Amino acid sequence: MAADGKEAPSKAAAPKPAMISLPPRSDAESIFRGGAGASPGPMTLVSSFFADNDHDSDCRSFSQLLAGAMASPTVVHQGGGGEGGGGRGQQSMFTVPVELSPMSFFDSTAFISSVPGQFGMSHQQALAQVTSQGAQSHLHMLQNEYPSFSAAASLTHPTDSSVSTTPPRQILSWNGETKRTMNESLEGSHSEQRLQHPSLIVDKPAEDGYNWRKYGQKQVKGSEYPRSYYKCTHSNCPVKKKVERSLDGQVTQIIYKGEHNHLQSKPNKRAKEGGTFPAGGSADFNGNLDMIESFDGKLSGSKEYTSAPVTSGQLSGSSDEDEVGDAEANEVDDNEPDIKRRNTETRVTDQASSQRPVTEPRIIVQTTSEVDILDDGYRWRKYGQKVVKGNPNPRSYYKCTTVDCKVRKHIERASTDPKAVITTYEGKHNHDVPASRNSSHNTANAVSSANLVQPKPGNYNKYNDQGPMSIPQLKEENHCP
DNA sequence: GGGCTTTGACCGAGA
DNA sequence: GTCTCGGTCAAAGCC
Repeated sequence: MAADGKEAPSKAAAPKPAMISLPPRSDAESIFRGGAGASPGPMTLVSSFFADNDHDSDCRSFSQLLAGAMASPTVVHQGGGGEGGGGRGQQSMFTVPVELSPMSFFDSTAFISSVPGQFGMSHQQALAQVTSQGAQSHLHMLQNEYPSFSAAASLTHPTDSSVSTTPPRQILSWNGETKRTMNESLEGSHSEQRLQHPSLIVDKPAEDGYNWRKYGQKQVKGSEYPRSYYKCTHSNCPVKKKVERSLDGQVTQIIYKGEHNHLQSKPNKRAKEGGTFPAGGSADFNGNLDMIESFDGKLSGSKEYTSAPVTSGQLSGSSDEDEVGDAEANEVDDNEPDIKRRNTETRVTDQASSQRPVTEPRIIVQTTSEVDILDDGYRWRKYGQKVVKGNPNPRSYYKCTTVDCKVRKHIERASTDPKAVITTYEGKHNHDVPASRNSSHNTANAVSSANLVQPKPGNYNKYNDQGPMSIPQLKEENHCP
């Protein structure tokens, strides 16, 4: 019987606006230099800056914050010392739309370039363009925003060209408008950047260079989609991943667990989902993520980390995680230990289809109490809780109490800081915010005043006309105390 | 024939 | 103690 044994299931009234501060640059740089350091995933990164909130009161642009997040040296890592330290009295909330995770920044530009017209080409082709452009442009953006980043980036990608030449991950967005908005949000005014539903279409999860064997599938209660369980087929490799797909086959979420104790498999025979990328693809395929992954690898050391949902980009083509570090694997000697894959749990959530009435998984990372998290104006009923292996803090499941409303909310806490959580919304509310809560909602959700723009009735976009939850938005405001 | 997928059953943890 | 649910097992079948 499996040596791995059964795995434990993985798993407000906001008084004042959150203040997200940028970690000292030295930290950022250290990330990339930190030898066997920890490898914070998006979530980790985001969380990390909350931990520093109290230390830095400077107003930062969203880009800076993100850059900081990326550079921030860990927070959520198993067995780690309590670096998190978030929520020291002050509530900090940061809503990270699926497409806006740190990793996604490398792809945001892709949104712009992969617009209409791309439908005339294959996903692979479109993605190839999109990805390479996105990665490169984001790299530049980050470099401009955060000088130290360039150095960091260069560690994994000696040259930009290495990035641009990287084969694409499968990344598709709904349309140009979305991408445009995304772009504006990222590169536009720093005073306020709002993401208007940057949704993505992920063709399929994927080929990340590793071989996976599906060992189970379940219809998860809280989800309308079935969840598939995969194991890395490499002998003795403990890595597993959970993939949730919508009925039409679109991946809605991918969660990785464990760390590969081997290098990527060579392109292989079976190019099915979960398999490796067809010849030639595996190695390069991860290039982009590679860069991203490199963060993980370098920073790592964490046994487990949860990343904020990543852009479809990440999901895409490959699914995954794998990407993370794949490129590197390609570049390094095959005999070299893969120090890059330290993360044990990476979550990749994505908007699946532009066609289906979507659920917009949103990630909210905040350092506050669960009570605060729940106080978003809607009424929730806790229907489950699980402790994820490696994370002493439970992940709680909530359902909207309104009849017929199927919106769910999952709250996952950082192992090192119970107050640092990731809230994932699934589904769309088919009703208004309960009247009784409306009044307090405004204040309670100061969360919103900080960064989160809680979707409200009427605030729908053309992609989601059914409810608030369908519109992940991120609003940035530079708050100067 | 090996590797992978499918799928119902089982198990453990939490409520 | 019972129920619910996520995760895993393992037989059967497919490629």
